[in-house]
Amino acid sequence: MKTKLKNMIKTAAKAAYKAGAINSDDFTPVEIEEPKAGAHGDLASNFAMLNAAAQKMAPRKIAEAVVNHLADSDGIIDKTEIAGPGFINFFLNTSAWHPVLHEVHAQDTQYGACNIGDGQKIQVEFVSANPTGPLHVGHGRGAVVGDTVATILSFCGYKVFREYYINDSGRQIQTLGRSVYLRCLELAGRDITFPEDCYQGDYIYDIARILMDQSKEWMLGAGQDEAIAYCAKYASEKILNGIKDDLALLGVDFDNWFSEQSLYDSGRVDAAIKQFQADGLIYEKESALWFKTHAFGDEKDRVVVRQNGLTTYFASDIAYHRDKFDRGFDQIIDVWGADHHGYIPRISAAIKAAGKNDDRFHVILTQLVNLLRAGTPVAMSTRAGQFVTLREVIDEVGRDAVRFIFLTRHYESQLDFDLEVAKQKTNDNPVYYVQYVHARISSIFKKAKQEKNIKTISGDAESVSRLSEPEEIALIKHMARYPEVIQSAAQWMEPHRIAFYLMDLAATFHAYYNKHRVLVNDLKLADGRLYLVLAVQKIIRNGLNLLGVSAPDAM
RNA sequence: GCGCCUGUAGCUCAGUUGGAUAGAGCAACGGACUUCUAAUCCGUAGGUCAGGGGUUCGAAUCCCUUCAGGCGUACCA
Repeated sequence: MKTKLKNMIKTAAKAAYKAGAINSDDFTPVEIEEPKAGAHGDLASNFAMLNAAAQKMAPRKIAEAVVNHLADSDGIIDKTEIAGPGFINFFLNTSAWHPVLHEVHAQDTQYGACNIGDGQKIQVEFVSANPTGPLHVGHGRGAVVGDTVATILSFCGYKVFREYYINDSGRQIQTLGRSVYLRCLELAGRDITFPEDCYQGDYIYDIARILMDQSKEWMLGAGQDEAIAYCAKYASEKILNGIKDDLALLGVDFDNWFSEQSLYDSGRVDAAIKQFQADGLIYEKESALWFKTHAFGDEKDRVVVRQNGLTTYFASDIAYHRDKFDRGFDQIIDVWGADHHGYIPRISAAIKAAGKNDDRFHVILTQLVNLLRAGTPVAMSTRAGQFVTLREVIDEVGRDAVRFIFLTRHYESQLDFDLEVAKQKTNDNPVYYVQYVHARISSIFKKAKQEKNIKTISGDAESVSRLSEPEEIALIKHMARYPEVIQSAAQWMEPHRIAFYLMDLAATFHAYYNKHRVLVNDLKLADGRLYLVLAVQKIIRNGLNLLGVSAPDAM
């Protein structure tokens, strides 16, 4: 509808120029928007104001000229008004909106899809939590946001690849092994002191118990280094499997689980360092190796190999991001917790240093999640090992609600996640509000079939033309907006736009449902209304699918 | 100190990338179920868009500044 009007304005402006009614044929692109106030029409354009300077004319004069040259070949415009400083307001026929319904039905599951990705290969890396402990709600947010962004991008023409980067090498894995080993000794009755920098959580005991059951003799007999290495390997695999289970429970799946250790094993970290050294981008100072990130916009240079000869996390990250580009991705997206934001400049720097444009690298930072229960904060101390795991939250609240809550805020704002609120099946918890629309419509169709013996819907010209109630037109107008919501969600990588759209559409539907009956005795009207609500249901289903939330037929 | 994020109704949050009279849910108050699911709807009330300057036809939105909260500022990850 908007594009239709845009074209009409463009041609009208050209015609006005030819007729000498305006001074220039150099126009800014036409913008159309939906006025908030109904009195300002169905759609409006600020075309005249934007072009006032170039035309050297008063906006209202320009608007007048454009309106006088409008050619409404399809007869969709009821009337136009020039208002305020120079808005052109369009009031459309109700029949102008009816074709939207046919589009929804014809495109069905593909309604709203677009091709802004144009087949570009895009990698979304997300969660990537260290396999040293269970996931918590913060990881859950990153998981849901990353997964949903990926789904939306793929719906909009990108070839999407989901990846989880496993930090399965280095000091923290070593620490994990040490933690488990010490707990093993403790279980065997040895006198130990458990260091503060070790992992304190109870899950360490759980793993230690399993190891002691399986191979107590070996564990106590083996050399310490050997035993710790074994514990590290066993524990990290065990924890990673738990992470995989938790994510599966959330409906999150990956195309690839990428091992950090594999970068070392295949020599890609060394190769990257050597390459950058050869390029003069890595230098030695105070017996450490430094990367010249400062020259590429970072605050200062960063160490890649420490004095003690060990590589830093940054070193493998350089190799990792280089590898991503080597694998042919046009764009790479990292989803990180906001506490890592300081890391962006150095990764960008490394990418620029490698000769890639850092436009192709984008970081989504999800802000932290405060877990509450009935308004009071739940203690979340990772150090003390006391925290509520993601698994517990999913078990208590349910996957749909968890996902929807994460998706009903912009990921850049902090989020209060209240377990009690999340469990409520009221409008405090809008996932049910949206799902209820789907269930209600299913119920209408069940009734139509069983009690009215209506088996098919024609949606023909006559029945659709009967849709003229304001609430019906409001619904159709709303549905017409869906494709642009999807596109903007993809473009800005902001899934919450879809969640809010769905809540809005749901509200419009519930209002309609309460005011009008679908299964009326007038069969033509009933047919038109069934055609209408089925379209609503399709959009609700499509939208919820994109968000990874189920669309139930009954609640 | 410096950098990033945030600040909108009592609470939780939107706000179409600069548009007209700033919106929704919850909470409060008053209404609507013999009719397709009341997990719903209708109405009332609620605002110095943190404060102050600026940019222009027009600012919650852009720029500067002050304040408040969070996070980050390692040869940790």
